Amino acid sequence: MGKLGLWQSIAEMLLDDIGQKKFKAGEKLPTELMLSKRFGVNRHTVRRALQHLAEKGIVWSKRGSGVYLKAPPTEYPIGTRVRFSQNLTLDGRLPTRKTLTLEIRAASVEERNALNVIDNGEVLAYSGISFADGQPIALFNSIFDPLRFGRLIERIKLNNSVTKSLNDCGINDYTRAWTKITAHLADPVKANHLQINDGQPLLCTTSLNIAPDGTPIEYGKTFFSAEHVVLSHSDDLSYS
Amino acid sequence: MGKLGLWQSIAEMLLDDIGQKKFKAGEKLPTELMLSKRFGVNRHTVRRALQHLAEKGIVWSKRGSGVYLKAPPTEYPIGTRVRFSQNLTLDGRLPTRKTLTLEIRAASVEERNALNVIDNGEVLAYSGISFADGQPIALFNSIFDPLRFGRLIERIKLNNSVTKSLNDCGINDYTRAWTKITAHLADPVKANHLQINDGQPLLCTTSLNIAPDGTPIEYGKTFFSAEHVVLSHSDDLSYS
DNA sequence: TAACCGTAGACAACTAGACAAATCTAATTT
DNA sequence: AAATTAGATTTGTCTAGTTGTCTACGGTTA
Repeated sequence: MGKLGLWQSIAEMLLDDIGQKKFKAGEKLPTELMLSKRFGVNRHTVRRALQHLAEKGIVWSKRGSGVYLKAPPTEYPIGTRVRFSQNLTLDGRLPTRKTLTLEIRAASVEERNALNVIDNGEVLAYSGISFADGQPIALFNSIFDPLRFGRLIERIKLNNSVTKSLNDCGINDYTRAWTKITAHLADPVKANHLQINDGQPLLCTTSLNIAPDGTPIEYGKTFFSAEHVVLSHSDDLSYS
Repeated sequence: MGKLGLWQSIAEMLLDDIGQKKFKAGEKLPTELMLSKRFGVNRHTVRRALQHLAEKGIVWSKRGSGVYLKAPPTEYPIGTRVRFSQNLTLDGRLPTRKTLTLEIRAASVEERNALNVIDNGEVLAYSGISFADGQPIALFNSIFDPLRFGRLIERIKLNNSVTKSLNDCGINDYTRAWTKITAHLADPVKANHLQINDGQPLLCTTSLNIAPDGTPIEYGKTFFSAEHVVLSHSDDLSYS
């Protein structure tokens, strides 16, 4: 029975409150000042407790704004058929997206190699943030052939769904040719987008989607917040 | 009757100062550093003297803050009519309260059983600290039916008196149906609120107040500092 | 010698306050 | 209606002061 420090018991009480669903996922906790009054301690002691919860990946604090409860990690399937909305809906989450860029721009060497059909040197780039139940879980970056999918820009603006927009461009099916998985550290910009701390780990998938005839369609690079996402892979049976 | 140790004579000198009312109740004593210089001894020697006074329940020390003089114990009546303000006023004390939480939140199983009128699953919870002459004597936690007493929140904020606030909600009288008394040990947070040492005993009363028609009104759990409170029970004659 | 008392110092835990940086809110202006 | 601005709020960081805990050391006493 080791003695509990003050901040440790406060951390436990906060965990109790969280366990009793006193705070909703993604919701803001009371401010440090309010908590310090409630527990009758100095703000620094509350901060110590919150820091502990943050290290355990339970809360996330944003300077000037507040401390927020994180949502439990989302399971994200990786297979020959990857569909963002479908994946999350199956996991019981509400999937949403936020567009960051949607434009035609010069291709990088890496992109040119992946989508080898391109002769012009330009690509259609679509990047944004993916959310599950309002919690940002990934930064995606999709590259398309602008000659083949020029109409995609307006379609995506309307649909907010890649699968559906591709369908409007005559692609009624596609599969994932390959996926590479790596890990990186979040830079400040990515961290801010994903609402995690700078330097936290990211799961990065680089992938290529192809049409049934084998022609490349979408070259994508996605950064998943490792705190919020578990990538899972298993053989696809349901679509065979 | 051998010689007095150094720390014992220092303790006696401090007791003299207290007896001569050089320090007010609840007031902070000089720091250990100041006392050690004043008496020309090591800080540890002063600490031993203070420790002795703390064991006798005369002072209370708060880490990082200082050593404080305690107020003498309060007698607190328990009967069919329990009114916080009245009780202490009768004892010649100035009763005050400090609110810690005042909110509508999910009910625990225990609370739901006590106030069986609740169907929604939510309760109005009011918790805080009770003081007598500025000395914290109890942590209270009152549960009300939010459907029936939703207006209570604003009333309590104005009145700072439960009896009066209930009056504003149409309850002009209530009595205590039952009271259960148990004893617990103070966890660090409770100890801090009550200005006692971690692990000190607490008197805990669990009680139900009902309206004249028998409907439950308030389910309360109160932790009294055993050092500062003596619970007393006798038949109510004055109100019959 | 062994036990006890007081000294001495170092570090941890908590308080207290101040200020900076980021954010939020609401009023004002365009 | 949209953008801007100013003030208030909130978290991050820093310095300083106070009590709690631990180890070590020397002198006195049984």
